Amino acid sequence: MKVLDRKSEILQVATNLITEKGYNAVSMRDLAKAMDMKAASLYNHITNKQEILSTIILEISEAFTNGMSVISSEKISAIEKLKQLIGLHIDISINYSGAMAMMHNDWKHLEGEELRNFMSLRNDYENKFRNIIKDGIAEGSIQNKNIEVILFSMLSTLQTMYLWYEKRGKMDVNVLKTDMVSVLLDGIRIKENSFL
Amino acid sequence: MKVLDRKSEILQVATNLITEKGYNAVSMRDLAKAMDMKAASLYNHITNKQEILSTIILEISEAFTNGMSVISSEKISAIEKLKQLIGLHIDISINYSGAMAMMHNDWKHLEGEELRNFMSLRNDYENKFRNIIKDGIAEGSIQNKNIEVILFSMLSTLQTMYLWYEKRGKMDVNVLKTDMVSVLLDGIRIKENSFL
DNA sequence: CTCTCTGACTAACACTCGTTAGTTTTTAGT
DNA sequence: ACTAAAAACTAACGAGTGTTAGTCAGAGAG
Repeated sequence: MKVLDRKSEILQVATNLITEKGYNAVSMRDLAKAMDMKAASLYNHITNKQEILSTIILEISEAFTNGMSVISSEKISAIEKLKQLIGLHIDISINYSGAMAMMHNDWKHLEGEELRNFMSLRNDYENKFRNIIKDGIAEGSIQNKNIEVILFSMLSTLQTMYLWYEKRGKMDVNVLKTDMVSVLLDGIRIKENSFL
Repeated sequence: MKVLDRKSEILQVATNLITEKGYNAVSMRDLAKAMDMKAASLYNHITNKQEILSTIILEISEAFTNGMSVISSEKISAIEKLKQLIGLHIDISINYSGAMAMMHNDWKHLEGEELRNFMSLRNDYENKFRNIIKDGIAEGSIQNKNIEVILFSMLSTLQTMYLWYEKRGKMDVNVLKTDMVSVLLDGIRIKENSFL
């Protein structure tokens, strides 16, 4: 009974190395050494180095695409959709932080069709996110500020959470979700006389 | 009358290339070709490839360090300090977007003393930022949420602004500042019955 | 026990990398 | 115009790159 086949094992180890040093700085010999084998042997399991990159990045991209697909078609308010998106990002960031790092740092090194594929997924994702915000503005539940500022202030926070979450004492996931929703939706400032 | 000496010119072209492809993916021969010269000739102006990376990253790091030093010692409220920090990030991101990208993506490839130096500057910066937030909570002007969530939701938005600002139609800087302050400090949600 | 795959190995190819040495051309000051 | 410095050049080095070809050991199936 195999717990993890050899290829998945290679992808896992590669994810760790690439997360730490970046795609170009990890050679096939580095990866082989970490797997305790010789570089040539890796090619019994993968066809080339690019495959490592594209497999990992496209897999996590699809996780976001699928999550977004479910959330955006639900019959709930824009605010409720944003809350669910925050939850989606938190869940994925915590469970696949290495792949998150690779998607964030190394997507540039994708090539050809896979690069186009990734950029298309990312574009769709951003557009659906943007549309939810637009709906919220139309509904009157979201401030009518520049939409790109709203979109990317949320997105950049969500997309770089993997960077600090692990290092800051692994806070409870539910506390993280509540505080994240609160900070992203209602900001950080206490208005003076807000109770008057 | 030299407008820009040769070394600065090389650093400028290198910044553009590295911003686009990443430090490891830009070879000295690539850089030389973009400068319309041969790789060996670059060494009349710089001592090695690392120097390019460290010069650019440490220069912009110091810009942030200096800005933070001024702002954090002013006799103004925490909220006012945060507003000024947002302005600082916007100004630097707009004027040095390439260096911002390098600091964000390629600091890992710094080595030895320069790596330690950078990490120390970054640490100091984060600590001062965190202390301003703590002051705000103590003052009663900032929500008492998890401080790391507050800190990094602001920081990650500010640090990745260079990624989208240029591509999204170069909005007016003053509008950007106002909307950014509004979104980061007061969030995006309109509270129902907030006027009652 | 034998056969067949799977997955490891060694060796090597064709390049590319950062960098140095030595030389020649171009530029600027007197 | 002459000279000295600055900045370009050619050629090459040793190390490292992704990848392929060919081989061999061992495990599971009949």
